[in-house]
Amino acid sequence: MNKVFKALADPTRRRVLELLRQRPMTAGELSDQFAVSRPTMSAHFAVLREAELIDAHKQGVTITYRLKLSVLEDALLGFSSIFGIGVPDTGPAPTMSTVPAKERAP
Amino acid sequence: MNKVFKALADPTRRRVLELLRQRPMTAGELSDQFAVSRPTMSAHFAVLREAELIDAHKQGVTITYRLKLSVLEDALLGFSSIFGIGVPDTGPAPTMSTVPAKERAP
DNA sequence: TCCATATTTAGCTAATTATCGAAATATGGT
DNA sequence: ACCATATTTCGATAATTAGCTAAATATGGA
Repeated sequence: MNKVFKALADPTRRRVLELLRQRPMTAGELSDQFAVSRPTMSAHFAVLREAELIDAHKQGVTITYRLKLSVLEDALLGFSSIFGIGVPDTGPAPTMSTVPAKERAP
Repeated sequence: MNKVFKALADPTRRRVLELLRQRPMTAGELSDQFAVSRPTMSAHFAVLREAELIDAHKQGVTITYRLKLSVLEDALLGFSSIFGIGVPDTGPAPTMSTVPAKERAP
């Protein structure tokens, strides 16, 4: 949870997630959208991967990154629900530590 | 928007917001909940205020901080909507005025 | 095997951040 | 006027972060 919010604190990383929302993209494709060097982008990818907001798979020499929407969703909904944001106020107020990972349909 | 996410990146600040969800509290009251010095807490308050996530008003020698829920709400819902993360809109979203600081006598 | 390509790792610097103790400021009470 | 209290500001430091270039790694093709 903390790693997710840390990852979201940087606008470049938020934009990466936004791009990946449309479709999985390679590291190079993503890097082309930003005015920073590839090593810098690589570091951003590492932060997002560490937070499990994206995952990577290698096909030959390229690496394709994909958004793990469920992780983002869990963090945002979990945090929002603490404040009663966006959800009807049913039951006791959850805290950050008691908010369980949301069950996802298979 | 960026300032809000930067503010949310720190767990102490997230916890402050969570405490303020229940009721407005003074700087001292809030500081007592954490194992860091008062100057450090004061700096956290400044970051939250800069992001407009809280506001302050002074009564005598004490300063009471209050959550500005609508700002948090706008940021979270705004960002979530980019990803189509469904916050089921059942009825009006809660605002500051619907989450009173203190329960009034019926 | 050698070369080009995609990406990461290494090593560095500059900027930002979290933290502290000490001092300053503001207020209310005696 | 003086003192105690609540809080912030100041000044310093250590840790983290974002950024760079150069070098390393891995893969596929000629």
